[in-house]
Amino acid sequence: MSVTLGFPEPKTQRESTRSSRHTVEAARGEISDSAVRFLWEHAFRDLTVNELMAGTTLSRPAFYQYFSDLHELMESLLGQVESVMRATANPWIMGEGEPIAALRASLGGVIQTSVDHGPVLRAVAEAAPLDARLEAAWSAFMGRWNDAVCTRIEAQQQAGLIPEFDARRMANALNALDAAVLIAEFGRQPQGDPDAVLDTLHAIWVGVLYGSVPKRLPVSEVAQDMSTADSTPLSTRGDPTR
Amino acid sequence: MSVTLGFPEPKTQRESTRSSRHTVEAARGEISDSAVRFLWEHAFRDLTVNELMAGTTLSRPAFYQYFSDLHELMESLLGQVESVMRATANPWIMGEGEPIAALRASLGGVIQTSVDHGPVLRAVAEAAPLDARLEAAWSAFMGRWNDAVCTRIEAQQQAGLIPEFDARRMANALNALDAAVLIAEFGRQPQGDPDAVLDTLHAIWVGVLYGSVPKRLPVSEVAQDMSTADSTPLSTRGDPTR
DNA sequence: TTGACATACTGACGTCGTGTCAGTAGGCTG
DNA sequence: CAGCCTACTGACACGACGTCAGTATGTCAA
Repeated sequence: MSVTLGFPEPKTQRESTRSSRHTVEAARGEISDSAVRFLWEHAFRDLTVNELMAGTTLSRPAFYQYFSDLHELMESLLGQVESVMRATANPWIMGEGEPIAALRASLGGVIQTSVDHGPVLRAVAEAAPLDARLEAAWSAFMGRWNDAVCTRIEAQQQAGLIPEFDARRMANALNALDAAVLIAEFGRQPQGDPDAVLDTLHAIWVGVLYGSVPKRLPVSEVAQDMSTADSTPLSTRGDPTR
Repeated sequence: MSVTLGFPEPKTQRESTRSSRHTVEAARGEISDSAVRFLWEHAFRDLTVNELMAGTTLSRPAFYQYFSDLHELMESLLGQVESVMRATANPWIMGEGEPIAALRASLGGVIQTSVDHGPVLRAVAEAAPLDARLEAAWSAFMGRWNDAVCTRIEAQQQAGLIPEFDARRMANALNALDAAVLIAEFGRQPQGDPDAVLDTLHAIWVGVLYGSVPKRLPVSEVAQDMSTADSTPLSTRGDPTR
């Protein structure tokens, strides 16, 4: 009905086994697409199973064959976004190159992911408090970021690059900051300005961790080509003409 | 039934006018108390009008005489917390005394308010995305903080105390950080450690705004007696034995 | 081709929470 | 005590959810 793009039901039936109308894979994909499309245009509070399935070839009860409820669907979407986002944050997390430039590259990557999938992240963040299981998933998601950042901070503290504060708590705070800013800036249309957000977040991280403002550093060395960031869309983007 | 403390229905009927059972004031107060009590023990997602009114002497439909829905109730609670919180943030906001010490005092005040009313703040933050009106109220609440902080930053930028970055965006980011951290730390029981949170937030604000870590400053001058902070409870605290 | 099985799928139902309204009861006024 | 006013409630309709028995559709065996 309103499928806008991409894979027109390959129907490969990889193992030639049972499958009458949809592959489980395909059905979940179609439902996910509908959800993503919806969330680019509306808030999570307006997403009902009715509305969601109206955007697919299936009817409402079919939804419950693939997801136990809307929250589990959101959990699935979160997982997809996370895998994309993690990859883009590697430079600083992995300690590649000069720290302040690597930090800027990582923040840029995370920002790019937010530009591509902001509404999904926003929806997950909004839905999380409504369901214990999704809340745990969101908490775990943030926890993995906290662990990674905390590890990096501690490593650089030992190297004398970062002052001696409570690394765990600082990591939590900085990640919470990122999440709040990114969701506010890119969680709904019209989205904010990625470059301005990058400057702000970079200034904060650098100011806190390295005790200086980034502008004191050679810009030429800090600037990174953001177009190299992975911007593979999670799913079909919402049709703006809808 | 379970009212634990304070004003036992003064029944002053200030103007001796109409009032059969409750003053409007008293009824709204009783309902608010029940909500606050509930939110100290449970998440907003578990708060229903049924549950809420079971904690009062009234029945469910009576709720709708005093509030249009749960979201309006939350908006009312937010207003009460805001007035308390604003007062405690005065030192740095108003530019009283040495900036870094004033900042610590203001952060301390905000933290104290969060300790006293964290669950209410958490509930409002969680409920905001579910209702357009409450979302606007929350947004306005954060906006007033942003305005105040932004003004202060710009003033100190002109005085050469703070580097030249986008003040508005930075204020938004720092306030979003505070909100996220405070709600995470004090929004549910068991609450976090106020002193550790103060250290962390202070380190971030100082690192970002004044380009240094607070420990470089004389501690004796920074330390402030937190017991002077206004800790008047918003309402009856939840009974821990419940 | 046909029968028979497996399963993707759906119409219809029961449940729960919401918001409303007509009607009642409790207190005030003259 | 008559009358009124309004705080208050029982009962209803609505909407969304989650489920289940039953149907439709595709696959395999003979």
